[in-house]
Amino acid sequence: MSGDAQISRIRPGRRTDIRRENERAILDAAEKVFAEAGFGGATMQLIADMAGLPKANLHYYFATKEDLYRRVVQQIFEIWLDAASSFDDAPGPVEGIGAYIDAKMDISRRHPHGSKVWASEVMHGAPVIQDYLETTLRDWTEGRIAVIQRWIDEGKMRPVNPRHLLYMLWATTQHYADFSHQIQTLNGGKPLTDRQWAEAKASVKDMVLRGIGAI
Amino acid sequence: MSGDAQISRIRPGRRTDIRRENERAILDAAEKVFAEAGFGGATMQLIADMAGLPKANLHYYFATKEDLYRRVVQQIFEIWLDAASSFDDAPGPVEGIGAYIDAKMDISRRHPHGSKVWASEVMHGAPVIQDYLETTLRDWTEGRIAVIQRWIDEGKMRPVNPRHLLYMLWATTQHYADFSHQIQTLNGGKPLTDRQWAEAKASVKDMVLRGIGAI
DNA sequence: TTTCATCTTGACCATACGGTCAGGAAACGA
DNA sequence: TCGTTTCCTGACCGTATGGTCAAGATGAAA
Repeated sequence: MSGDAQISRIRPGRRTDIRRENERAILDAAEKVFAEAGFGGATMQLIADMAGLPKANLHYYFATKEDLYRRVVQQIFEIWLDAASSFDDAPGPVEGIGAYIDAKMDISRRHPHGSKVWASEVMHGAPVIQDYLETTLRDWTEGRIAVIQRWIDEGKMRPVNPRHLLYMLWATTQHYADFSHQIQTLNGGKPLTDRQWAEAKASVKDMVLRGIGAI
Repeated sequence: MSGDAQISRIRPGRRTDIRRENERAILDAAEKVFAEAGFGGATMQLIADMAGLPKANLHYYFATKEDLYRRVVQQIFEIWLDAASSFDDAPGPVEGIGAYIDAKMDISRRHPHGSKVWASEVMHGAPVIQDYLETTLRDWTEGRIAVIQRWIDEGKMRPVNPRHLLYMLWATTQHYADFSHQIQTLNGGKPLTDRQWAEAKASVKDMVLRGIGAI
């Protein structure tokens, strides 16, 4: 666990805000702790300390550790899906896939913890979000495959396998979040700068879009 | 945890073999349990059951859970490094990177558990193998960047950023191991067939090698 | 056969963890 | 001001886990 202090948290007076703010603080702390320690390694005490609340208070807002974890994972899943809109209403792969890579790379930078929790959940067999994989994600995937196939049919890109293209997009963009520690180590121990993030985005877009013959 | 039975284990009579076989059975079981449950979620009892040995016997061969985990991670790291040889002695990117993708994809298929343990270790900040990242992996990376740069200088591929190319190779190939559960779900719940694995390898090689202008 | 090192294992222990609860404090509406 | 709901929290509990240990079984060397 890193040595940084607890999540910033304000203490509003209004009743409804109390609940909202405390749940927010707990979810933020939980996301970070679950990402850094895994579900099994995370403890309610650690999350409580980072949220700046006594442990018993967590159980007032979230019945069990599993409930809290489920909420964290669902939250991440929705962020993933929001990035999907980049695909829609795009005239071709350069705009659609280019925007999707931009969006996913931004998420990797802004929500690295969430991405790790998602990766960990899937690696452990998706015990909590298996139904999401089988419904929402599958539908989303089929829809995008159809879009990509249409672009191929229209001659806007080479006839690559759309499914493996999607896997490459997910893998490459999420790698910058999930393996951020390794990347930072190979970057002299320093986090990527704004310029380096821009370079990463440009490199990924360049290699992918050329790889599929869109440019 | 999946419901499959314990790791196959033979019971040799010879003294030296006893140690070797038991360590092998324990390491195999540990790799699987650590991959499926994470370090914190794994229990020595679970590993012992899967190895077909009493828990106390694990502690005879491996002093602590950390020791056992460290051995598992080191084992995986060496497998990664062996695949590096694909890069060496290649006349150009088509052969070198093509062979590297082949090797990494084969590892993803044959050692999915190891890949997951590695991913989990890095995601949690590499508490056990940080020194490997800073020495062996960094050196290896710098060496391959130099090779790629040479290929670029010789006009054998486009001038892409070699570092981000390596990240894309790692991300894409390891995705098929780390996210195998998600891939299987999106494949109708069935593991990829031989034919599908071949298709995956071909797709990755095609997109990457075209992306870097090697073909 | 005897001796010795290696291997095996059930029983046990201290600790840490998720979760509970009762009693009090604070906010809100009337 | 008063009553009610919501929020807060220290103290506590049962369980599961990593690890220990001492006594016994087994194989190899003499």
